[in-house]
Amino acid sequence: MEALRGAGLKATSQRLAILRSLSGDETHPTAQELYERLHAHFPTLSVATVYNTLSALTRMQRCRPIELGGPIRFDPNVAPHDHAVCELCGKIRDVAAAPEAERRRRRSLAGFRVQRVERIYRGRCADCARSAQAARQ
Amino acid sequence: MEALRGAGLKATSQRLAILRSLSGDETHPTAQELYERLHAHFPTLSVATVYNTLSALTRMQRCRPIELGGPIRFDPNVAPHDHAVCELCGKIRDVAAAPEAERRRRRSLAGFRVQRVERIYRGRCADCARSAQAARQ
DNA sequence: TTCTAAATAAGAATGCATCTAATCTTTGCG
DNA sequence: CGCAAAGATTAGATGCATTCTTATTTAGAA
Repeated sequence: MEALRGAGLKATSQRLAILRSLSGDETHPTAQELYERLHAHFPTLSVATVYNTLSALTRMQRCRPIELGGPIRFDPNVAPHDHAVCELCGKIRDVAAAPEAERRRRRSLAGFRVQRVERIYRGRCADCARSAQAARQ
Repeated sequence: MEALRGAGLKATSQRLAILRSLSGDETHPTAQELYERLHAHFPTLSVATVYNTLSALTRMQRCRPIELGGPIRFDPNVAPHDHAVCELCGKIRDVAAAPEAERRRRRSLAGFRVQRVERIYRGRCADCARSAQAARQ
């Protein structure tokens, strides 16, 4: 709330609504999804505002865009962590950041200065693994 | 060449040209880039054919799509490996696959069955790191 | 050579994201 | 409080990347 003002931005109702809707959301929504969700209660909202606000929030470090192929998703969890993506249902889960040992790897890329490492675990979530197995019987 | 026939596909000149242009290419081209490159020598080629062929080649395991944000790129190197992306010039470099120790991590994601792990190293390539430093002086 | 299934070409259609220009709002100030 | 100026919002246009559609062409088998 004052986070916006602190960043020198005006605290508009649109921005507050988007921020409120995203924070605590663990589904990693796309801009479209946020737009649709909010549009019901806020009929004049436009997609451009959603995109603008999301990039402002990203600049302020209040969320982080995640690119996994397909539309960009947004994660309100800005602490370092990785993602697990289900190949079947597409759900995305946060995963604890890789351990320190793994980070040391960044030194080994001769010449290339690694700034951050993204890790994407692709596979099957518990639900889908279960139903795929059920279908096989 | 017979790879196509072996997969039950017709060996058209378009497919051969695309396959030839992609194999050994370390620049990770997009479909558009391949199209433009080939279009000069093959004026009737259409983008749809490039996309179709690339997905056929992907199915045959002769290349692999890499999604890093922006247009999809294609890598003729199908051996397991990771990628380093320069934030400044956008160049993508192949990087040796993470060591075995790191792979064991796939067990630790309760419930989630990891099939593969993608790692993206983001930072600055040697050239850009050098010129950024030069500019700073 | 002829036939058929498969592939290609060209452009339309779709989806995501950004841009544009006109119209509002917030907010600082008198 | 009321105003002005800067900044935000809106709606729609625009720009890419990708997929789809349909008519035409071609590879490869008989």
